[in-house]
Amino acid sequence: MQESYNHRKIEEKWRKNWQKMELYKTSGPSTSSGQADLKGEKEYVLDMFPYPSGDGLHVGHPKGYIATDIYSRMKKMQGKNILHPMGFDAFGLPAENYAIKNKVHPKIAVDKNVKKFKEQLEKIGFNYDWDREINTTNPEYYRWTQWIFLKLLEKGLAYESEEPINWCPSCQTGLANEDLDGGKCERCGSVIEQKKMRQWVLKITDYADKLLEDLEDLDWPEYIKESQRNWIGKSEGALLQFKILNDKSQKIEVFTTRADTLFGVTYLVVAPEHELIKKILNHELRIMNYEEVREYSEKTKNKTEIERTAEGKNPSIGSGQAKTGVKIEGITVINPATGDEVPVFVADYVLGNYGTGAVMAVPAHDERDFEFAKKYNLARKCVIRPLSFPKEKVWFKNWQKKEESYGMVDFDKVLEKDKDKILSGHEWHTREGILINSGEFDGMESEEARRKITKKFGKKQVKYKLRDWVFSRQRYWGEPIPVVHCEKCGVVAVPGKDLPVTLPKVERYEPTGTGESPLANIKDWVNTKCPKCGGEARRETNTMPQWAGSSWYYLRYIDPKNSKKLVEKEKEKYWSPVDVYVGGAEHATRHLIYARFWHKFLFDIGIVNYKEPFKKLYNVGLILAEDGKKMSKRYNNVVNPDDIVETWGADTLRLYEMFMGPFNQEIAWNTDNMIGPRRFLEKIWKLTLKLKAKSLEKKNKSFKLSASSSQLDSLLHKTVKKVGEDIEDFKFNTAISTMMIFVNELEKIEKITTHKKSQGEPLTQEVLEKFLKILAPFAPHITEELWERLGNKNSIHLEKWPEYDKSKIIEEKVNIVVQINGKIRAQFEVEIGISENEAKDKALSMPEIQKWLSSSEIRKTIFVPNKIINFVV
RNA sequence: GCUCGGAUGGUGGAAUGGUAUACACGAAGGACUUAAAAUCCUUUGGUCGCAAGACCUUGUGGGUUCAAAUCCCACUCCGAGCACCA
Repeated sequence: MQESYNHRKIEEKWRKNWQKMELYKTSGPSTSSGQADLKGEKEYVLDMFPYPSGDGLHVGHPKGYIATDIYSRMKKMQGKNILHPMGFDAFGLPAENYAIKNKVHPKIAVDKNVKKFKEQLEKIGFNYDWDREINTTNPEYYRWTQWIFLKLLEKGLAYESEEPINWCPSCQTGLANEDLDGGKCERCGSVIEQKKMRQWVLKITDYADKLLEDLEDLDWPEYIKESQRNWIGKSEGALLQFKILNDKSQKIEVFTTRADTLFGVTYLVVAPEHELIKKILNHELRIMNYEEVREYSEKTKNKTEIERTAEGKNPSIGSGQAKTGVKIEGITVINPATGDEVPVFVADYVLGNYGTGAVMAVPAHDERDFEFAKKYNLARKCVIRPLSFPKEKVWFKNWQKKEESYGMVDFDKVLEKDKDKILSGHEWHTREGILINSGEFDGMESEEARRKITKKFGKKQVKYKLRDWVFSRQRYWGEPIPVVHCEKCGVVAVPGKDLPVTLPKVERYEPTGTGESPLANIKDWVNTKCPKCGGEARRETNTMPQWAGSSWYYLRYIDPKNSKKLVEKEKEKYWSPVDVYVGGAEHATRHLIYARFWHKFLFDIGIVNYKEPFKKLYNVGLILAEDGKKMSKRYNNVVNPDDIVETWGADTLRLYEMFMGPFNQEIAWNTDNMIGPRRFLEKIWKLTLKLKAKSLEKKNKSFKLSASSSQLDSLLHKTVKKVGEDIEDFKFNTAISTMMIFVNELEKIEKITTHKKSQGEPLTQEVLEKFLKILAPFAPHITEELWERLGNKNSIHLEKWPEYDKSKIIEEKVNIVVQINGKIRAQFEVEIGISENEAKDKALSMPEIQKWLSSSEIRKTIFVPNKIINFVV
């Protein structure tokens, strides 16, 4: 009776042994002794560290960790020094809300959760070096988060602002733009309000260009790069000034990317928040319809940008929103190009906080302006002739007939004549083209005209959608912002030697709702001495946002215990940058932008050696629950990895998660399918034990491959090649199926030879051991056990990754497919390298082919060496 | 609305111009068993056919090519991101 595969026994045994052996201590230069041996090739493989929630892990969490584990194990076997650490991002609202609910200090909850997470991770057999574990809530860690903040402050990149910010009425804290999801709080779903309050802001916009440019060289998924580009939202345009008719000292400045349409401006629009409106309401500027304007601005004032956006998302409205606005009677501006008098409107389709808060409206060449103009019956003036015309648009077809007179077309006439057609066809277009009705610029192409018009009437200007990072939270559970407010000296940084500024114990964690954090109530803590003058001072009571600690954590892993420096320069130089970074796509415009920003800042002040923190990024696709929904306590559909490990084993879980489908694809969990990978491991188990039994029988006799199994040898080399390449590319599903094919073949050959008692051994220990090595990163426990049983003393995970022999991969025989008109009619097997003529003769001699060719004549023959011969008849 | 992905058996998926459906699950039949589980063997895209075989098939419709899941054009549906950014 053969011993059965007992995953519980094996996995527990090796977990303990590996710990004793210190198998996963980061090799080489990482030793905490500081005696760094910065030699050899390195590979820094990083997972996005988890937030240790009270619910523990579900089976979706480890998917990315399994991938990096496999990848780093292979790299280690290939002789690289590996840094593969893990830690916890534990500041933030959930721990705090838990604390409020259960009246325990968040730290206690966090420690408990971390312990649980670690236990769960441990069971899956990861190769993390836990000596390097970090925790963002550890004062020894956040000392350096605070230190970076002080550096930002020192360099003028952190400032206090009183501008209105996003305020979540439920979480009772300010939020950054990145924390919103369509006008709602990303965390709790409440509709965001705008609130004016003092807060700390980081000048991420100073890095907008660098963040944009350096995306080019990153080996990241294209869509992540694209969403960062969108988020940064750079646009190059012009600032143009429109003087006010009755008071030439006053002007309205607009931002436009289409200066080439300046001659087509028929009105101006300002946002309700615009300076001009403030002046009107203050009676600094007199207008005829004061009441109407006041009413409109009042009505729209409370509608924040966010709310308007949220309304815009209403599908019943479709693209954009029905536009409203009021003409400001009594104010007229002058088009700087034409000298025309132009009316001014106030309308909330113009955003107050983008550009100058005012736009020039060109209804003939802008969809939104067109919509507004149509509603309020405003003039249109066409100034761009498109370079090409869509065939189906009536208006342009008529136009096209008058090709010669383009530049001189009288648009009013055209409009009159073709009124019906215009109404049913195109009334405006936004494409670039050739200028018309634009005086000296007539005949120029848009690009040239834009340049020249900008130069003559205004100046170049670059704008971004990216906003500075609102960095204050009015909550307890975050890093204290390390500054004090002194009546005499103003804002004073806490000196570096006094860091960290630790969180004090409080009785109540509830937010105050007043815009002050709960810390404000701790008098002992708040009242302090000014480091500069020694006088009375108050500590800053705002804390940092959730994203602060994760914006630089990958650096701390390099030198986690250094209390003197953020990171030792030599070590940083060796290990940076992160070679492979794996995590969820939801961080595209949050963590991944913030971390890049901080990294670039740290580069500029000489702390790091590389411009970008993460060289290569892979996205892990979400694992959904069996019902196709997100795995969540709320739906009661969570699968706990502990249960799976208990029933099926960690190795089976690892294989299953990698075998489910492409790594970056979202996919539903299905416990029934666990059986496949499990059977695969059992086959290997049985085969190995069988081999071992045989070798005991034969004692010292050496084994040789039987003639029939040179094919097996070739398959082994192919398998080694394919598996290595697939791991490199994160194509774990096909790596596993390749190994399954190999094992199926092994089994088949083993069975045949057992029955036939043929000479030689098809399955030698050498073949099997090579295979176990490539399987080892996927299934570390079972391979280690079998490796030991085959008589090996050292860990399989310290073995060298097998090399493959190119010459053995080449097949000796190939199947040639015979096609007639591209349809497969026959095939034959021949030695590799058959010539076209030989193949043709062979194919034509086949009865199946003759049958098809008897009544027709071959017009052409296509031969693809070693693959196909196709006859065209 | 814009941008980017995607659509392949009963299911997850493989194949990126050259044998479509690898690998796995499920299903059906058989062996072993008192029985069941496990295991092993066989079959498994569809239609017609006793069979040999023929024809059809990668969301739909066109096209390029000796040859298309793969390239091009149009469309349908699904997913993600952005969303009045001038």
